Amino acid sequence: MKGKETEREEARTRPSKEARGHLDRERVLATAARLVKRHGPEALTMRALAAELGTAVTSIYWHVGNRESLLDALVERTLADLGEIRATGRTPAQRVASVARALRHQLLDHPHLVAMVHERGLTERMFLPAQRTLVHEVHGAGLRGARAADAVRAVQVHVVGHILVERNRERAPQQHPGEEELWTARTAEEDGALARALAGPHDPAALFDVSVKALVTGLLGPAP
Amino acid sequence: MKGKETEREEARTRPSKEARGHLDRERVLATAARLVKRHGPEALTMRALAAELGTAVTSIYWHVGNRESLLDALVERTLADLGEIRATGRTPAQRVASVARALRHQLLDHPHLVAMVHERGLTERMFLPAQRTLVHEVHGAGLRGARAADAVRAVQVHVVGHILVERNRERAPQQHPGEEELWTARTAEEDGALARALAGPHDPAALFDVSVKALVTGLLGPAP
DNA sequence: ACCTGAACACCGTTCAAGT
DNA sequence: ACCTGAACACCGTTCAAGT
Repeated sequence: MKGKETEREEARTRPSKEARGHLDRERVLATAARLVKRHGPEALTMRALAAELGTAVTSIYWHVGNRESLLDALVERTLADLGEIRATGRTPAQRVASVARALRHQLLDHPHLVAMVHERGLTERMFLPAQRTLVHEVHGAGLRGARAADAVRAVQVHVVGHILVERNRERAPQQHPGEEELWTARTAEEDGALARALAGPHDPAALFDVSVKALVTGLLGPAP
Repeated sequence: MKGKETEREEARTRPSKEARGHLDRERVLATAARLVKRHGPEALTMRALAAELGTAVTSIYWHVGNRESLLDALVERTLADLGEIRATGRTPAQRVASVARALRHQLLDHPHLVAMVHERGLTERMFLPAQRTLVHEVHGAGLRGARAADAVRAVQVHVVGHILVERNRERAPQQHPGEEELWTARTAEEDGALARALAGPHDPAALFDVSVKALVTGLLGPAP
């Protein structure tokens, strides 16, 4: 169901709480990754990590420097594990859109990654692998030079932007006034269906689909 | 050069450091806003704020509750001050795109606002005023019902997403390998112009323009 | 080479005590 | 009604001292 867990297994077989044995960079990173995965990056305090490792807080510093570089290493590792993006579909527009969708799903699989990457200013770097695929597909669509570069970057920004907003929405508190109470047929210029759509629940996947199709259509369409 | 500073002036005429006098919610908020504007929200500690106000740290709590609700109030106030968005241009596509651009500029004028709103999950609320304008313009373009709602939301997400990514890029450290060293004619499938464009400096405004035009074209174009 | 506890300089927040 | 300092429970980090 998760795929490619190879040597991660051995770490999980021995009991985690009291697993002291010897401490090394690998064990620190693995344990930290587990904590982040379960409770989010803000829950990763040096003291909590030390408790989980069964060592003194200060021992961690010897292996990973400090908290900041520990998180850097975690992000680095996750990025390296992401795996390639492949395009599917027949038409150029379909193929470009498929890359965007694949990218989105990859990031949704790592709930905390986007925020951590964002905070570290690594957003660009995160997309370098996918950029090559995008370049290829945009070429396949017949775009060249600066216009091709614009298309690649536009799709990139669109995907990250969408995910950032989407994750944000999930944890957003109920707002007053929110879309629900704001939009009635009267406020929506008598367009009842629009009012219902704006007041109703969000479907991020559907919205992503619509907007990415529109964007790609516009990008690959006739030059201005 | 900055516009609309009315009663803000009086606060600046008296010396800020030692301005004690009586403390009230208004003065706490104003001083906090000044600190955030100058050094960012992370620099707003209760102790620093107390020092600036010339009071004990704990006095602040009586007026604003705690740090979190203080920041909430600041965000609230800034949002309320934003002012309306008006569309310009002749064609429907131009008018919708102009709303997106106006929104972007409004947010760029408040460097810390987007991040603060993002952290608080208020992204949606931030856009409620602009939503009405968007609904009107999308109607003007002939869209109705669910399709109109999709268009409105797609533009919204696009603008915030773009700004989040853009602000992120500004503070991003130099990356290795970055786009500069990755893209040569050889890696770019012999498209030298594309390689130069991807390796060269970013122009966020231009990219925003291109992508928003493409998105709007796609959204207002013939239904799928 | 690795691990430790004590100590430091920060946080936000609570609370009893003042006026 | 408002302001205060002392105290608490957290942080990340440094460092001299241990083995």
